[in-house]
Amino acid sequence: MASGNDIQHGARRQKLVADILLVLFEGKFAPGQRLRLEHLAEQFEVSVTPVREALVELAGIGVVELQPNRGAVLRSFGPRQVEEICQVRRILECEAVRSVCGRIAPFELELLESQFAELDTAKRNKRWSQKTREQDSQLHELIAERCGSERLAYEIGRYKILFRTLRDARHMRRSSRDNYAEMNENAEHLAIVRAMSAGDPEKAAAAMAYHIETSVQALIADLFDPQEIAADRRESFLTRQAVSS
Amino acid sequence: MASGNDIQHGARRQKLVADILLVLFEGKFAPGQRLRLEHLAEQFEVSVTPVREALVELAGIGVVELQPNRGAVLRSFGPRQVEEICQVRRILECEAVRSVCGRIAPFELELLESQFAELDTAKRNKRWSQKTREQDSQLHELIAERCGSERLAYEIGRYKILFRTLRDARHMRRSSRDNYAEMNENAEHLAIVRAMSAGDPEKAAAAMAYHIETSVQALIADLFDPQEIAADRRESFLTRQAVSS
DNA sequence: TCGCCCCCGATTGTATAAAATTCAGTCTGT
DNA sequence: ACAGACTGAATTTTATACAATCGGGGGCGA
Repeated sequence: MASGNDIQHGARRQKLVADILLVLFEGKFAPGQRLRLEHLAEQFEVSVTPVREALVELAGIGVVELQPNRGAVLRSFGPRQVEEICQVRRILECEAVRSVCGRIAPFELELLESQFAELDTAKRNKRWSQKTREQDSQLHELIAERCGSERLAYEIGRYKILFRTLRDARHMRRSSRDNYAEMNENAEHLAIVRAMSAGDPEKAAAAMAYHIETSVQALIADLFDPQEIAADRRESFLTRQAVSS
Repeated sequence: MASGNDIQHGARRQKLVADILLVLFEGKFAPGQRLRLEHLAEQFEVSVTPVREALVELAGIGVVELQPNRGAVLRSFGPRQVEEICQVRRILECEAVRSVCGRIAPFELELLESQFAELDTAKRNKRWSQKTREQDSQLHELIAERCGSERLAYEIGRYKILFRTLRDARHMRRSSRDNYAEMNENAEHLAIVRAMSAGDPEKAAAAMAYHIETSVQALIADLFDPQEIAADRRESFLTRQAVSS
């Protein structure tokens, strides 16, 4: 209680979840490490009750494992896990974009299309980068909201916090040079919107899948060291390999 | 504290989640109703601490909504919601069965195939029904475990509790006649296994999709009254309809 | 009738204690 | 020396009491 609590009453748990998640994704804890309640409570200057609830929520999104009477242990986190997160996101959003075809008014689609087309040919600077990110969020949220399935939208939203935090952790890492050559995201968005306009669910899903898969590798490359990635890939080769070679 | 606590220390929250979920799925609470902490604590004979955590977990699986400073309110639950749950399950498990092709040893597949084939032509009685359910669980779990993605397996497992509880609620409703003519589940299982044997991911996914979609309608028919279903369908027509008719 | 304010109930967070469980180290009997 | 039981500290889990805060509803006045 030293400094004034700047956060709202009733939002402690959510803030804790975000804070702990960021710390975890920055790699400050080792996989398999136990997260002690009082330790976390002290570190984030709250009592243990909201910490426990935050851990329950973190266990719900599969970041920690809650072992009965033994507390929370951190699940492993590496390139492989980021890939898996993106895999689930791809599955969910592809289905959403399939469902959303025919559910968005043509004039909205035209508006989106012109926005993305304009941004695709605009000059690439910091402002462009920010604008691109904003429109990316808007497109994904629109698709989730209008897909017709409340639960599917919920599940997509559940992954948003994972994604946001990954993006934040990424920015911490590569605060250095912003090479806007990163990718032509807007062209990918455009492909999605045009497929929706054409009312072609499979084409839209394919465009969405491509869009998400493309971003994964860049994300991993920024988040981890090359040696980490190589080590992970070796491990993947051993554990993920098919039995019938 | 009247009777001795028969449940283990450290498993209160999980039991609470299951218990509350069952009560909710039995329709004993109205959608939008607030779930008061002390009320639940008294009803299930525990203190409020584990109840709070259970509500966080229930919010994590999208059954209740946690409104800041206002507590938990029950989300709506009807045929539509059951369909959406099954939709997500289908998405997840179809992807899993796609990935699992080529990851299961041929001898295991042969064993499964013979088991399902045998069960498909066996006499249908109570024993048959139980055996069929067991093998259903085994098949789905095998696919989730071996799909190569720890997170995908986790998400599938997360939906298992929803499914189990739905099945339990179903049994409460139609404790009357067991008409084993319900369906030829084993034939559907057989189709999945054979597609895996053939190493055809898309065929396997299609078989899985068919298997899950088939079970949905029977589940809904048993869980709700015809008038409820009709009312829900009317509502769906209004809210889910595409904009471009 | 409409808007404002205050009060009440409920949730949220804090603090503390007791009970249960894990785990590591020690002790004992053979 | 070693296997197995025992002990005790550390930690989680549950219970309980209490302060702080938020939201809604009722009363009050214009």
